[in-house]
Amino acid sequence: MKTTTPYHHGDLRNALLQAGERLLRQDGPAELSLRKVAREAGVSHTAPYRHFRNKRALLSALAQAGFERLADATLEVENKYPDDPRRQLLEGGVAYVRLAVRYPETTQLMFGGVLEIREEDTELHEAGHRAFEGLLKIVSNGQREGLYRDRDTMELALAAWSLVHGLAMLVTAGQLKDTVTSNKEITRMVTSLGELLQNGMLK
Amino acid sequence: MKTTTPYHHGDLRNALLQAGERLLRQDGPAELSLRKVAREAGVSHTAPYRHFRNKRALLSALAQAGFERLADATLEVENKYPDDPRRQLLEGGVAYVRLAVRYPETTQLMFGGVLEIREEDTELHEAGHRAFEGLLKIVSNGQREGLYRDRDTMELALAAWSLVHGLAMLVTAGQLKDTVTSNKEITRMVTSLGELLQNGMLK
DNA sequence: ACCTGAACACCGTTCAAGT
DNA sequence: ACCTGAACACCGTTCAAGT
Repeated sequence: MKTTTPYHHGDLRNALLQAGERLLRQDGPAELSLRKVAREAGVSHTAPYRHFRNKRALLSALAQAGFERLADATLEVENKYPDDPRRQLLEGGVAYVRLAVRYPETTQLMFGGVLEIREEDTELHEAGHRAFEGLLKIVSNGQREGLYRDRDTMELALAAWSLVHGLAMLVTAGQLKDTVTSNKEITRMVTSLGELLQNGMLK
Repeated sequence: MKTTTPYHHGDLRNALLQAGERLLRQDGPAELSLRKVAREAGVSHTAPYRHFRNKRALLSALAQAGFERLADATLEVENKYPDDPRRQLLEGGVAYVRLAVRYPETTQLMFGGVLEIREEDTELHEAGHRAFEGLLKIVSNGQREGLYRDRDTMELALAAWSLVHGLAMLVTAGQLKDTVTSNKEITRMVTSLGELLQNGMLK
């Protein structure tokens, strides 16, 4: 059952993060308890305090991992379609929602208000910043090619981000269960909404 | 300090909801405790169970109030601009984000994953449904006038909802503190993003 | 009907102590 | 350095009891 892995070797921090991810998936962000995480990792309930100042710090590290996945995905998409900023934005959106659907509890942790994001969590903040900068780059790639109407980069980026983020949050909150169900349908929906934002809803 | 209001008269339920709203604003959705709510209302910590099956039921009622505010706002906007569905959609979006900014903790409770939305909470579900139907009506008003491109009503509505919802969630999560600050700026931003969705980002 | 106090199992955090 | 067990103040929920 419980292999006596030598956590004393310094990988307890990682073991705790892994256990945290597992419990986050299982119980959701509101139910996750530090004591359960410790139990799952096979240590006493005070051991985590050697590696995290408090429960908040553990949650913050889990959220950070989520932001890093987001930043990586953005970079990847940019590299995959080097001369097609329109495709970059569309595929970036798809990746964003896919990640949210794959890690709904982490998404809720990142954006849902369970964990208050503070300036002091520099690493968390930086990971988030990196993801946003990837998006800004993709938008300014498009601007350089004269793709978009004459607008502030920030505003164009925020439009794309809001659209995709809104869909992601609605899906993870289970608000769209009647409308959008399968994974395939979600991808189709992001693509379709992306097209609407690019060409407009009006006739 | 504590006026001996006769809660025995049947308004304890309301007093608890009020105390809940107050503590929700003060401490955020994650920190709200049933015992604190009871204390704030001046009753023993077991008294709430006379009116709510459990803590979840209280939170659900608070979220429901939020959905009702949303549904009301949507209806109001529709009546205010009876023959201008384009304006209805734009002002509806502004109202949506305004409500989110005004009640950030309630918004997080409604959509953030602290409270798992279940089918069984029929009243909560209905309030949410009513809000969404208001949006659908506004979109189909526009379709009747031939305003929009030929698309599924649901898809057009979801595009508008996602855009506005995403912005609202980003603002309430404090993710846009560097970019969008004042209340006035938020209104300007919604309007601007709404225009982008209507006419498209592309040249 | 409406409310209480004791009780239980849980939680986050601190601290003195052990290797 | 790294981990533990006892302790404290809190929590959600149940239950017998009081008016």
